[in-house]
Amino acid sequence: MESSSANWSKKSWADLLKKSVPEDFYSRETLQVAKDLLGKLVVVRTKPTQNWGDARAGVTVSRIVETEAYRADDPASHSCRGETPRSAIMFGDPGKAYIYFIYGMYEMLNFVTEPRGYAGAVLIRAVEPVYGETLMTKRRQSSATKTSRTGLTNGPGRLTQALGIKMAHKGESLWGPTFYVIDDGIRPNAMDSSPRVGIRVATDKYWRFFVPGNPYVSKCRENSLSKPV
DNA sequence: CGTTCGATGCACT
DNA sequence: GTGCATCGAACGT
Repeated sequence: MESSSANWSKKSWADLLKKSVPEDFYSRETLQVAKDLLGKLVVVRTKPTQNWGDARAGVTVSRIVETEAYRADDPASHSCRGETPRSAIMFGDPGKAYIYFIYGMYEMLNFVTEPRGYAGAVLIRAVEPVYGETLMTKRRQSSATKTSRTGLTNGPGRLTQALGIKMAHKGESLWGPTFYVIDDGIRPNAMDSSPRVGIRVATDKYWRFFVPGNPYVSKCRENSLSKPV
């Protein structure tokens, strides 16, 4: 899959943002949404007031290369025991950002799926930078982890840091003003699946999806178990 | 670090 | 017995 930054950068922002995927994209079966999100662009626009100094606010664009599906009937999902204060958003309207904080360090970015009343979400596990790499590097440099180029965004905790995503963004819409998910017509040329990372249940479910060979896909044990979709 | 759950204790009826 | 508040431990997409 190519970055094709030349393709979109010639268009105005307005034209780009018009290509946001519609609500009925998210209002579907979570596994299908997780697969279809591969190749989509994520635009994130943060303001100086949102935790960052001026130097760390701004716009990034990146392409999704790795996702995981989490369903209501799924013991690995935060929604599996019904609604709690934290998981309530997964039962609500699709097309919103579900962000949670884990291990005392990492924000995780998810998109809410399924119609209202049915819980589901897709975890964004890795993206490929398309625009704003300098800004991403600035945000990542304060981290204890020194990064290679791919280390900018090749994992769920790293990409939220690089894109400036915080818990304060939980519940925000995927039609702005912070998040936009764009279909620019580019499709991955292949898709693999594997067990999901970091869970101890439902390990027989191949609900992690990624673009094989893409350097920004996270490196983990599960890669050796992957198979084509 | 934040969330959740089970154990515990207390008020109330 | 029921229900609610509080606490601590475990664990985490």
